[in-house]
Parts: sequence; structure tokens; C-alpha cells
Amino acid sequence: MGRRRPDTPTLEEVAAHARVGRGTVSRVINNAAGVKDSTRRAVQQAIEELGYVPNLAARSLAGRRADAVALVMTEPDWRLFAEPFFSEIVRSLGDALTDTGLQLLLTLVRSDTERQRFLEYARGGRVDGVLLMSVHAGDPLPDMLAEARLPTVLLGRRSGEEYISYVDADNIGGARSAVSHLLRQGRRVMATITGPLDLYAAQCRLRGYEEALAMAGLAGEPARVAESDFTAESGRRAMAELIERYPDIDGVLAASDTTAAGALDALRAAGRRVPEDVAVIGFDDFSLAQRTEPRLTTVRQPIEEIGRAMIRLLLEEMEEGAVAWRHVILRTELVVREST
Amino acid sequence: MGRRRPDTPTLEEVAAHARVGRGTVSRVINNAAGVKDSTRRAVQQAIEELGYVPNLAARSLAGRRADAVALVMTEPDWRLFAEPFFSEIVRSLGDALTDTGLQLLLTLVRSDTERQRFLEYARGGRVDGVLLMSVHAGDPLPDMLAEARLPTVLLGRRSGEEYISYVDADNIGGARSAVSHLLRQGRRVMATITGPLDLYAAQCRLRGYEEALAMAGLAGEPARVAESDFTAESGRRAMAELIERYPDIDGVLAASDTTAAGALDALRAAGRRVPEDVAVIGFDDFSLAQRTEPRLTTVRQPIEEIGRAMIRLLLEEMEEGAVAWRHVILRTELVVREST
DNA sequence: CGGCGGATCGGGAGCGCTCCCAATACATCG
DNA sequence: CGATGTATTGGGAGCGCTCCCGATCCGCCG
Repeated sequence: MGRRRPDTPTLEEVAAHARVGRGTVSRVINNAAGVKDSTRRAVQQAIEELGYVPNLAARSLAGRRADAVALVMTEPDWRLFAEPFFSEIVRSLGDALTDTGLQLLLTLVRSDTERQRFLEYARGGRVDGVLLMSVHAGDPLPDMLAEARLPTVLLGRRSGEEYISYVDADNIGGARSAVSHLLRQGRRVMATITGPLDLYAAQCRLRGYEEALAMAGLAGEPARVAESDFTAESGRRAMAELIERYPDIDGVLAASDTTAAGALDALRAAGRRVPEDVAVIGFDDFSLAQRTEPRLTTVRQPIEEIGRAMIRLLLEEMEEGAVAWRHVILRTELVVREST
Repeated sequence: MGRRRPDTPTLEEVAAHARVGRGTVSRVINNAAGVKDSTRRAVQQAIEELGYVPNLAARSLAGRRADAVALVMTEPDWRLFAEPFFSEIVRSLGDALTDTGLQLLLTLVRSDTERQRFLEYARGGRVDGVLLMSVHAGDPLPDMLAEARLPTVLLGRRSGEEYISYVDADNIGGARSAVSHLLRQGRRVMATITGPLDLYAAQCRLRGYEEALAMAGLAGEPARVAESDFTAESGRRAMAELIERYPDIDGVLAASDTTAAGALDALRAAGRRVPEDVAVIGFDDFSLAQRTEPRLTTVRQPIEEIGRAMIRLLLEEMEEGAVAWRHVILRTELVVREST
């Protein structure tokens, strides 16, 4: 059925050409010690002359490893795809992987067929570990990976998740400190635009919001909550709805910078000044937060650290074979700019 | 150095367990004909009982194929990442691949190191073919892939590209027909918001715009061109700038729906009515085009067909070993809605 | 000058699968 | 009942690499 690669020189041919043994060539291409410099150069020249490229399937078979990890996005995250959050994470993971020699492979799992296919791919040994974007609570993939004993790290835990490694930002604390900041400024009529509430991260941010209000003795007030799907457009809609229902709002916590940007638009359209009439806080602190008008006060997620932590956990699991679960919660930080 | 997979039953063990030969088990897992039904069932049961999963490295080595293709995004396309265009393409490619049994792997190439690493990955035989997102003119990757004789299909050709297979939409024709539509409506003072002009697709759309004006005898007029980077925000800025410089504009062609959405905002802010004062046409016809106010007249790109065509070309090249270059230009279509 | 120990090297033994041909089983026909 | 043909099956021969152990080489000491 075709699909075959054209012939390529093998390690053995390189060895013959350089008049050395197979082992020596292997040592050279793997940068192993114990090869005389002159020999090494001779082998490198032979490699050059023959245009040799190692066959990774053979290496993988003999070495029992793939030198690659997968980053999986499942369907419910699909909407995140167009979000800066996603590209930021990918960038950060890419950076964290640069000197490990591992290839990062993104895969999309949108249906049962694709889930099954990916599972075969991973269990078949084409990747050494799996990173999962924040997963829908009902998604069976994490458990399937765990059962296959594949090293796996989740980005953003699911509710009550324990038996899987994950890295998450302190969403509750972040939201809480944002609301405290608003209260300290003298704002009294709070509202929040949440993310999609089937996402645990969105639930946490809402919880932080509620907790801060409760701590301030404002628990009895109406909830003033509107849900968005993290897009600017939905943020605009949610904000418009909130102003309509509660015209005296003076402080808003949005579930992401993008959502906050939409909220700013809606406030402008409604003739509210920011921050004079209404203070707005975003979440994430991606570059967008500095390009809004006014620039956004926001809860910073440590994206670089998240990426690095995920890779670190994954490497540890790969090293010792998924015998323990590790959890890392990273501190968030309020960045105060002009919108409050 | 760790990274080894736990032991897993092998084909041979399944064979022993089912009391058949290695070949028979191979036939069963590959769904090959010529196995008695009773035997097939026995083997399947053995597979089930042992929890057997084929080792893909071994299969790949013996079969000389990877059963996977890569979709590569290089750095200049990074800005497209957050664009609907990108997720639409990925979706469409995913659909087109579902019944081929091939895994789709997304990879990002952001630096020379990553380019090199990906090249080793691909030349090492971990994928059977490569799909490239529209590539920057100076990117050496396509040539490197061609030299390695890896089946490769480009999405969106580069300027004057011939010696590589590609699939592209008829951007020139699309832009031309959009402008003609505006002219037919009696609009006379045209302007365009282009995409980033180092992208060939953006150049083509601009060229179509200019050609249509020239054909209408309006070639002598000032150019009235502003560049965007395909984002809504840059579209808004570009539109604001255009109104400022040419207050009597009555027809605008934007380089994408997103850009057009930004332009609509700017026009609204400037007090222009759409379509009464100014007609606006977008490009792409993604779902956004139907959610703007007013809904957007736009040039439809046949995303599904693009994905199918890319996969078809890639499969053909994989079959016969990259001996010919195929080019497919897909017709675009003007979808008239409320903004004109 | 023989002997010793560490630095280099060579190549056998797999890794787990596909391919393919020879061997066997079973069915049909004269 | 034997011959002939076809449906199944078994398993040898790799695929190209890593691992690892035993062999070789070389500088240096006594």
C-alpha cells in the first residue's frame, strides 16, 4: 500500500564506509563518550558523505523509548484553541522542552474514534509521556492513560482529582485577591463574568470570587454572575447583561483577559468610565492585557512556570515509571494597571 | 536514562497463548483476509486476555512506514494560531484523515533548533508525509523536505512556487469578484485592509483588489491600502486610519472576516452606517461572519475542500514516492449578506 | 622488555513486527 | 480412494538500531 520511504544508508553502511564497527558509529551519533577524536571525525565525515539519518523506528525499538511527548487537546477544550491561553501554553512547553531532546507533538482528540486512535498511538510506544490540556470532568482519557501506566500530566486539575499528576494555577486565591483589591478600593457592588462552568478552572475562579465576598461580609448580596465562554464577544454580552440587570455595578472580575476586553467594550458602549465608574480585573496577564484601553489590572498566571513544572513532572514520571502522583499549584499574582 | 516503557505482551506471546503462529496473529491485528473465522476469534480473545497492544516501533521498522503525518506550523504563521483559519484547517484535515488510519501530529517550528529537530524526526521516518501551513517566502523547510524526498503538501503557495505540491484558494479571483460586487453596487471610493504582506495569500488578495479596480478603469486613483495582521484589533486600527485619510470611502475589502469585524467597529465608532454609508466585505466565511452586526458579506474559502484536497495530494505522493508536483487552486465564492 | 590498566573498539544478541514462501489442511472431482 | 486445487497456517529472514561484553590497543611502570 505504498507509503514506504526511499532507501537510506544504514548505520552499518556508515560503519563500513568509515572502516569502524557498528558500535562506534552508534556512539558517535549518540554523542557518547569513549571515542577517540580522530575516529569520531572520521565517522562524522562518513555520515556527512553518505547523508546518513538514523532510523528512528529502529532506535525506538532497540532503545525502548520514543523521544517524544504528546500534548493532547480533547474536544471540550476546542474552544480554547483560538485562545491566547493555548498558544501561550504551547510556547511555554516548547521552551521547557528545548534541551531535553524530546519532540512535542500536538494531537487533537475530538471523537471516540480519535481517542481510540491516540490511545493506540501512545500505548504503542510512539510517545514516552502525555500532557493533557485541562480536561472535561467526564473525559475517560486520563483514566485510560493511567491504566496503561503512561506517564501523564494534567494541566489544570479536574474537580477532586488526586490519582493523576497535575499542575495548576491557584485560581481560587487569584480570584480572591482580585476581589479583595476591588473591595480595598472601596468598590461595593461586585459582579463577575465566569468562564464556562464545566471547566474546573472557571469554577475555581468563581469560588474565589464568592469566598472573598463572604469574607467581606457581603455573602448575602445577589450573585451578579454571568457566564462566558472565554471569548471577547461572550464577555461583551455578559457584561451588557450584567449592567442591564444591576446598573449600579462598580467592580467586575472577568474570567480571562479576553473576556475582560469584551467587558470593557460593553462598558464603553453603556457610557461607563473605567476605572472611574467601574473597575475591571482580568485573569491571565497575557499580552492583550497591556493593549486594552485602559490597560488591564489582571491576575497573572505564571505560564512559563506552568510549562516548566509540567515538563519536570512528566520527566520525573518517565524516569521512575509512573509510580507516584505529583501535584503542583502555582501561586498567582495580581498585576495592578489602569482599569482599577 | 529511564524513559522506558513497562513490559507489554508481544505478538509472539499472543500467538503462543492462542496456539497459533506469529503470522496468523499479525493477520488478525491487521485485519487481513485469509484467516478462518474460528481462528480469528480465538486470536482476538487471546489479545483481549493478555491486553496486547502492537508495538508501533517494531511495526514501523518492519513495515517501513509510520502511519502518521505531520502538520507543521513555522514561526511566521504563529500569529495565525489564534485565528479561526487555523482551527478550521486543523478540523478539516482531521476530518479528511479519519478513515485513512493516519495519525495527525501538529508540530511547531519556531527556531532553527526546532526546524532541525523536526527534520530529523521526519527524515527518521516517524511520519510518512508532511503538511505545511502557508509558509513564509524565506523559509528553508519546504526545500529541505523536498531534498529529503518526503511527501509534502503546502497550504497556500508561496510566490512563484512550482516545485512542491500545494493547495490554495483562488485569492486573486475572490478579491476581484468582491470588488466587482462593490462596483456593481455603485460604490466608487474603494479601500482595502490587507493581511500581512509577507504572506503570499495577502499579496494575492491585494492584487485581486487592484486588478478589479484597473479593469473598472479606476487604476489611476490613490491606493487606499492599509495593512493589518489579520487580527480584529489591527483591522480596527487600519480602518480608523483609512477613514481619517480618505473620509469619503464607501467600499472596503478586508483581508479576513476577523479584520472586517474590527473594521465594522471602527466604522461604527466613526459614525458611519454599514451598508448605507460604507459597504464592507470580509474574506473566509467562517462562523464569525454571521455573528457580526450587520452580518458580513464575505468571500468564502472552501475549507473542507482544502483539507480534503491536501490529504488527497499527500496520499498520492506517499503512494508513488514524491515523483511529481501537484497544484490545486480551489474556487472561492462571494457570499452576499447584509454588509453590502 | 614484559606486564598492567584504562581507553577504544568490534560485533553478537536481541528489540517485536511484517513479508512471504513453503507446509499443511480441507474440499471437490473423476 | 487418490489426485488436484484452494484456503489456512507456521515460521524463517530480515527491518536498523542499542546494549554490552570481550578483544585490542597504547602509554607507562618496574
